[in-house]
Amino acid sequence: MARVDLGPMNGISSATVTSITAELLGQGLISELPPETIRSGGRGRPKTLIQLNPDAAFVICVKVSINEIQIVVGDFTGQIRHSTHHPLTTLTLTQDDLCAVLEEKIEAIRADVCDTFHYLAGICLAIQGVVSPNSGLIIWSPALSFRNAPISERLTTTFGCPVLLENDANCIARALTSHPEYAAYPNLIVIMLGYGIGMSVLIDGKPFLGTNGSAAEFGHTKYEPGGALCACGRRGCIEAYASDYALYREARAMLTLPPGDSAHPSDAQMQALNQMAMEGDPVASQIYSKAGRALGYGIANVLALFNPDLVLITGSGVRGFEAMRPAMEEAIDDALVEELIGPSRLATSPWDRDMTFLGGIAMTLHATDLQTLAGCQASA
Amino acid sequence: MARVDLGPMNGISSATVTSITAELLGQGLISELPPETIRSGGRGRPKTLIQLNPDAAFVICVKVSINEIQIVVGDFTGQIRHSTHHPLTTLTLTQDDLCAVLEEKIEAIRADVCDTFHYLAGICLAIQGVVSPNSGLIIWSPALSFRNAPISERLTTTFGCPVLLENDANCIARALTSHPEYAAYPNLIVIMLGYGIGMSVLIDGKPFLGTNGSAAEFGHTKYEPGGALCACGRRGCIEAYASDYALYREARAMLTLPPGDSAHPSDAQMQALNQMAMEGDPVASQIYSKAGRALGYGIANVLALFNPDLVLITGSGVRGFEAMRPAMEEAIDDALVEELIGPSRLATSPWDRDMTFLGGIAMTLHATDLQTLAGCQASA
DNA sequence: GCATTTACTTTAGGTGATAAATTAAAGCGC
DNA sequence: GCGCTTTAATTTATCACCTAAAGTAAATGC
Repeated sequence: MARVDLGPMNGISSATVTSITAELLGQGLISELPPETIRSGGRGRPKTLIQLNPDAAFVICVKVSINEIQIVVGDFTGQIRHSTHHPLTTLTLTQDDLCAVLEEKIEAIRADVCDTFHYLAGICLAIQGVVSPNSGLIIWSPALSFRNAPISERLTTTFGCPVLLENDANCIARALTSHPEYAAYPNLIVIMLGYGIGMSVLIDGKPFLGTNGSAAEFGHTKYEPGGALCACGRRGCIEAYASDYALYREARAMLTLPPGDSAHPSDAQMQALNQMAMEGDPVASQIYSKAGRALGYGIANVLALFNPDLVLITGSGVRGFEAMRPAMEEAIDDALVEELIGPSRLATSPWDRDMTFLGGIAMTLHATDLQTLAGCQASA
Repeated sequence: MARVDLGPMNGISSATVTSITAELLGQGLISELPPETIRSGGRGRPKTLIQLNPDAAFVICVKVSINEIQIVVGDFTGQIRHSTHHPLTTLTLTQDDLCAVLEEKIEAIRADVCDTFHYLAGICLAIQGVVSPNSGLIIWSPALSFRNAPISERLTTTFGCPVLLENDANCIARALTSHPEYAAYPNLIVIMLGYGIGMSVLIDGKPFLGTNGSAAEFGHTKYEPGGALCACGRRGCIEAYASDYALYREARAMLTLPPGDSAHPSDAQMQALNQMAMEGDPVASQIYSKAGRALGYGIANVLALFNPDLVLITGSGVRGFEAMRPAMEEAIDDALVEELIGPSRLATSPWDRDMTFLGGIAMTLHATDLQTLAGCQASA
């Protein structure tokens, strides 16, 4: 990226670009690329490209899921540089146990990479469930048995850096916005199909959190009052029809599938079931159609209430989505007149496990105060 | 309001307050109150109170509803100063007809009040249905038979002032935020019960519009797929159970009610029906309970998706709300676990026909560019 | 009547962005 | 090869905006 392009892009004058980049260069946060990297082609003085200095700072992003925590290191450009995972029976942990484990694992990583990087810009905790980013509280998570845990406070004092607590769905949505194909849509809704059903709503590119972080609980909106039993304890939620556990619950009574815990179907089990539905097995197809119908009516409500540019469907369950699609589209058309569907488009996005981390790292870097970073940079 | 209080309130220094107020005083936009209006009580130099000059500018707010247009004049402090209404068969109008009528009526009002006021700050068009405030398009309205009409453009050129096109529900929500009781809730949802069912979502105090203005169509979210027929043409919408026309449709088959057009119940008819339900008539009560149940499941979805501070129920239909409430509360509890209801509260607000105007005027004044206003002020 | 309190204004200066002028580094044409 | 043109980046002088601190104004209380 050249200085001359940064001005118009950010609505500032070239003089301001010069002064800002000069300061950042002095602080070591950005660096100039050698001039031969670009063959201008045209006349005139060639552009001097500048880039973020990847080693200027790093972010540690931790994903807590059921029976596993994963920790990755991201550099200042947002790339993943290091990744580890640790099996752990998360549901038996107390709040203190979790903090202790996180502190130990994060410290080990930090010590390991502190030669490469100058500064720990922040820690991101990505977790399923209801979290309150502002107050740093884990209100509720399916991976944990305790509630209302002030988790980020303790990590902030231990590591002396900002700790960002985020819902994993919001991280994934944030990762998708860096994708040029979706960057043009300021009002984006991402629905994640998987063991449960998650959603993230981006309004003007920013995650919409609601008052205490439990907005966008699409999985627990209703398809039919008094309907199928959901993991939340209530009946008729969309999740009780279209999530992995719901699909598998329906299927295991009627089909021969790989053995295992039916309440927590394994990846192999879900793959087998998906395959059957995609290949046209009548029982499996019917189960997926029913799921698609529930999903469709749920999405119709989302379209009516949010009127987004785009609804993006992703998550591990997206591999079975094509078996749900016809019933889903039928349900949406049945539910809404054209005016209410409006310009909203529906698309799928392939699933990638690293997206949570890429989004979490991006959000942490975005929240980083350059002043503080520059200060620590100088003192290092 | 005294200068000394304005600084801390807006995060600026007292010196800045002085310079800004001096400029506004010079422009005649604000004025000082005579010192005897306040008996300080304490020691020290007494505060000099300043106020907006009510006659500095005015706003014309037009509400287009089925078979009627209403026009009010609001002063610079947001008060209603003048109000007229004109019967008109809106559904037979062409786009040009409507523009011509609006131009004629607005011009008459403008000529009438231009002695009192210095300047027309803006025109607000409040209308039911889907509008796109940014592009000035009426996408669809139940009061009009044409669609996608670029209405504000023509009025802008005719009157040479900004023309704000707004959904009437957003106006009402905006009016409620000036109410001190609700001003503390940045995430506020207002549901309007009436002939139809409208909703406005305020996120951080600002109306949430979605991509083309058709967000927050709560009335057309689903209660049961394939259920009762809605005015939109589809089945199972919340509106098809809990709106005036839905209640009346159910009731007229079973109860003796004042005569009239059953598809468009009159105020008297609805009052009679409400009364019966409130007084415990078993058939009417059951109809209202069914409506309450539909409303409750709908609100549960809204709570799960928006996680607001407060859901406020108002509109002309609020007078029958108490007959719906028990079934509604039961439905919400049945639909959502406590964690998802979160801190959201539910309340009703008495209905006042002027709210649309008060909100429309407030929004128009808020959008007014003081620079422009000051310029016109000076040249007058 | 003089100290005290509170409200408001003036002054002198800092900050951050900018337009315009200047310098830098390339290609092009003769 | 040498000026001319083009494009990029920097420097400079200035402007717009806000503020801290000092000063002025207008009341009360002893």
